[in-house]
Amino acid sequence: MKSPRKKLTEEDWLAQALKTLAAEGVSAVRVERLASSLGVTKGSFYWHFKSHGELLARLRQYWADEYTIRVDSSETQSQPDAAAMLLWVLRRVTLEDANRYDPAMRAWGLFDSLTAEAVRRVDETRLAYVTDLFLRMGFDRNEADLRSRMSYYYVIGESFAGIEKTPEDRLTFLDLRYQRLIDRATIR
Amino acid sequence: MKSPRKKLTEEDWLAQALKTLAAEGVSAVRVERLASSLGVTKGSFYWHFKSHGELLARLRQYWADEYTIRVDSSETQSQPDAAAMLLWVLRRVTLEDANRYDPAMRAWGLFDSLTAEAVRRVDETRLAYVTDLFLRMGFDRNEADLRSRMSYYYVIGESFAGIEKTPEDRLTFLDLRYQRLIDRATIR
DNA sequence: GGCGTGCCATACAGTGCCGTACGGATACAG
DNA sequence: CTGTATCCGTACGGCACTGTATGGCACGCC
Repeated sequence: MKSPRKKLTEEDWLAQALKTLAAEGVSAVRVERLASSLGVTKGSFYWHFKSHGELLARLRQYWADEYTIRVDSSETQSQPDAAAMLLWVLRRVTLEDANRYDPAMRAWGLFDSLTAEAVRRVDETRLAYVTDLFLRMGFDRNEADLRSRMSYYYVIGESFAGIEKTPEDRLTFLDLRYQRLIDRATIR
Repeated sequence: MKSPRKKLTEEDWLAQALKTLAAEGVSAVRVERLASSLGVTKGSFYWHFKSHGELLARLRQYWADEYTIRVDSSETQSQPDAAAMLLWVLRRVTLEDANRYDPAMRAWGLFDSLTAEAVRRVDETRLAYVTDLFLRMGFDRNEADLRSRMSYYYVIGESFAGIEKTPEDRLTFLDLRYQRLIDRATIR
């Protein structure tokens, strides 16, 4: 990575760390590699960060801040009702390549309790949002819990096991899946 | 790990490696750590294996052999019909703590193409099995594909994001989910 | 124009790990 | 008893990485 020879900020390091995390996993997020990628030496790193551990701690927070709040962005409010919002959100997370960060964080969180806690909180926030959509569709608490999990866990599973499928395939399946998720033929 | 002071076999190393992989990730599967866990030194390791890379290659195969074939075990054949088999399989993978190996393999496979390929083949085999169950229930190809993915991806997602839930909770949700999966009220 | 402060380079110590070379022990065959 | 194959210990070289110490350079401020 050629450097524009500009002074680096803490966020430059975090962005590069997140990029490396997504591409090669947390084991590749190392001081000297990031420095090399940014065109500097680790002398720079240890001025911005106290230690390697502090970088990882900031990285967890950096990801959580970046990818939790945005779910409730203004665009979702433009949808007519809860069902349309659900479809909009599902389409978004199905296509969005930016959620390539999610699997990397989950892989990291499998063996790092602090990361697991960060991921857990993000999942809780997102799941609560989707559950609320189903509640607003008129489903009761149990149904909303079930269906939001059926919505969310599928996305996670697909991100790990559905890599071979093209975005078009995923969208086709999504429409069918959406019909099953909002269907109320067999309730009660 | 106390050693029974018995000579080690290649499988002893693989078992310990898989155990370590599941507990701490592939970055903890290292020659000297495994040796220490087994109560020997790495002099032993390099007699059984050519290199660290060969251990990882064998480990991938070891996992694939262990956890793909068993899906088609004799017990499933004792179920009366395809729907009962599905429920039986879902209950099994929901409770089985042994599929703690799966997330570790997926986390590894995210950044290792050889492992990704091994996991992909296992997924393909399992998914084909579940799809066949839905076909035998009378669903057409599209429906069977959709519903098998809804079955399988949920399990994967739950293994990453549903850790906080107790086995009882998971079983309760499973029964409800099972009803949705085999329901045919809205088809055609 | 001197000067301090922010940002980075360089050099070095320390550690964990891989891989190799070789030597030692144990069991078993003849 | 002697030799041989199997299995493991020990010692060493080399590398990649963390963290520290210290020096240098540019820029803004009076």
